[in-house]
Amino acid sequence: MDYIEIFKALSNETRLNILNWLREPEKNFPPQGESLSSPVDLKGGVCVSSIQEKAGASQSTISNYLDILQRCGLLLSERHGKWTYYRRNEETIKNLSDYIGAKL
Amino acid sequence: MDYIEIFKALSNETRLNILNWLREPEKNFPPQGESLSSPVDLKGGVCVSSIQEKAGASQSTISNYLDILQRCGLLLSERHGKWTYYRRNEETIKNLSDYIGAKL
DNA sequence: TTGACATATCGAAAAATCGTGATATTATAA
DNA sequence: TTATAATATCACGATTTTTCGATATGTCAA
Repeated sequence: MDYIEIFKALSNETRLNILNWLREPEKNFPPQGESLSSPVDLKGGVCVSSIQEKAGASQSTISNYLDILQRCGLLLSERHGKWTYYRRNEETIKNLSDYIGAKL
Repeated sequence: MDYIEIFKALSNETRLNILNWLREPEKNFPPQGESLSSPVDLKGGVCVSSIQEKAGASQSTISNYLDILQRCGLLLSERHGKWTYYRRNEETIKNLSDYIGAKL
């Protein structure tokens, strides 16, 4: 658990937003377009393009952000077909909360 | 409460160490030199030079670090004579802990 | 197999951060 | 008032981060 890397990952407004949005995926990523099927799937995971659209940054930037959040353990990712679904890693977040409450 | 600035401040090992050391000032900054008087004073505040010596970075670096930690609210400072005493701002730290536990 | 789509990676320019030594400021003591 | 000590600020080069467009990779459907 590399807290420095975690704090670096949290030092960016868009990345903080992504973490917050993923607390309630169905609310923050509602169905869109013709099909009206929800982009939320696989234990609350959301695909990159949905997050990109909401965040309003470029595709490569968001892909990079999600990678940063995943490498430090704040997000989990799972690829299914063309899509990579990202969701929160509550275990790390709980651990971080405990660290700040007790040891920071 | 600017969480981005707080996380930036926490994204550095030495600054994290300083925050940790200041949890127990008497333990981490014991009396030294001839006089054997404690450098800890004023509600657990510790002066810059004591922190600098323990951290092992340059004076300007540590002064800058303490300023960063103070500007985002993690530390409080009080000048008395030649010395500036820094101590933890438990209010901000508690607030941060609550934020991470409930809203992150 | 080819075309189209979703995502990842690459390369680069701009901006921010890091850490330092030099210098300025402030306060005390002689 | 002057020397000295503690701290703050400045200027700088080095490194890292940011963000992007371009391109590569992987996957499915026709």
